[in-house]
Amino acid sequence: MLKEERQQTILNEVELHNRILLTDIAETLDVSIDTVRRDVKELDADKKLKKVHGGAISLGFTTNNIRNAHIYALEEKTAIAKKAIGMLRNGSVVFIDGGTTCLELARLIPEHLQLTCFTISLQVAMELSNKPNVTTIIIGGQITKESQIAIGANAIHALSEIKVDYSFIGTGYVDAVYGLTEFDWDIVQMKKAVIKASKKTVLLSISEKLNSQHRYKTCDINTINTMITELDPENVLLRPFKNLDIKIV
Amino acid sequence: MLKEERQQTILNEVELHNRILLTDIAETLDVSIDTVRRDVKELDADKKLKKVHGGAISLGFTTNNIRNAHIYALEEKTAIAKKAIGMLRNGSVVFIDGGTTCLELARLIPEHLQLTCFTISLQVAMELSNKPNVTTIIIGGQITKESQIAIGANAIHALSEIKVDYSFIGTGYVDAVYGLTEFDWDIVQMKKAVIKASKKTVLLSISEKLNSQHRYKTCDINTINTMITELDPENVLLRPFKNLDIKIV
DNA sequence: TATTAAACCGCATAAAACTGCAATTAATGT
DNA sequence: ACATTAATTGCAGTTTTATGCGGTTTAATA
Repeated sequence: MLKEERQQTILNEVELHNRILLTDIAETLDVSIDTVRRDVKELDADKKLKKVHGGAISLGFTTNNIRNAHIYALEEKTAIAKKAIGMLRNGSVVFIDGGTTCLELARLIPEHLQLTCFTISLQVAMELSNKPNVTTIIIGGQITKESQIAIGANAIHALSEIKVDYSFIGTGYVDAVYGLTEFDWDIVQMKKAVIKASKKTVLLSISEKLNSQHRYKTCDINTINTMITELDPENVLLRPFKNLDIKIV
Repeated sequence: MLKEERQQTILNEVELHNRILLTDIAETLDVSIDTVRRDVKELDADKKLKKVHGGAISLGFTTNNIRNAHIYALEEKTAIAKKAIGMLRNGSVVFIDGGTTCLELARLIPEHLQLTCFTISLQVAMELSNKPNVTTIIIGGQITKESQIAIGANAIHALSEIKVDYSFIGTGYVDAVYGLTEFDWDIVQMKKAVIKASKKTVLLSISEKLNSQHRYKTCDINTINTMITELDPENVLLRPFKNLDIKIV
């Protein structure tokens, strides 16, 4: 691997995660820690990032909100969120799922857009409540400790009484054959209820999750009406999904 | 975790709460108190915050006038919250209202305490979900933009189906004669529903709110079972409440 | 004034950064 | 194609930094 490629990779990682550890980078790039150190030193001299003890942080780190700092693959998720926002119209009634991609979607909703948003995520609800023209409704239920979303029979019942134009959902794993799958049984039940409660379902997924599966199944892939990734629709990774009845953005 | 991340987290906490305790930060960040002290010292040297005995305060907090400082009245609210926590037992099922005093209560719940907590506040729910032994349930409903709590017919209906041991509620205004009053009609409806849903109602109120009233009435003063203020029970301000059937802490 | 909690100080330890050097690889000239 | 030179990389040893801990001093509080 060329030095320049390596440095570019380091830069990308920093931009993506807002921070990196030298030890992590050395491992993923399979070079010695000293090499990474020298690379980071150069990049720091070129004002491309800020070198700190033990790692490096992006230049905008201190000005950015910390909440952005720990989102993995922020760039990709922002790209996805922007595409999703293009689907929204004044007066739309939508559901927004939990997860960082959907959180990013909530954040990027423009001020002028008039929406009614349902959600099960505390964080998404908080973001939405800052938007002057968005009516936010949270679905009640027991809050999970990991992802801070409402789950349980009560939440599912509440969802059974609504019908939104679009639901924007994330998933743990997605595969053209196995469909949408999750690690967690409760989450699957919630997502099923969400899909039932929506006229059209939009899946937001970074390419990393494509062609992977896990234990519990949410739905078949053709239950999804639109799939949004950060990739170009012609990308080879999306080929397995091409001949299905899904719009790929 | 990188030092810079840690310091950024500290800064965010300070901005959020206006004031932090070094012990709290040390615990949440899982580092020694000395490390936090050194971090805060550096941040103070960089004029990012002001270091005080036992913690740090945001720069804006000191430059703001007394009125602003008083709005938060963190000292008082912390004192109230601590008294309220004394009422909690393992296995208690409680409701926690919105507002800064109740938020403080949620924050100060000790790690070991096993509770089931209902709330209508996004912020309270978020705090609670960080507690390992607390089961958090959020009541669904439309989120208000100012206080980020769930309101509406749906929320009221959800409350009508539960009965908690204690509800800890705040109020806009409280008076021995006029009872609990609010500026906002919707809030009154919510509080009424909360009181109905609880075996015992505990009012948390800083002394500033004593002997004041407003347009809409939540309930009579003797509907409240316990009133907690930061004052000593013998304080002259509490005299009007003395001969009523209320426990004053 | 006594008591408690926080701040401070110095030290020990572990991790990271630096240094010089040898080995390897890439680039260049003949 | 081959030799020479320059650049890059990894390694061992050293220096620096970050962090936690015990003991002491100082500040807050009752």
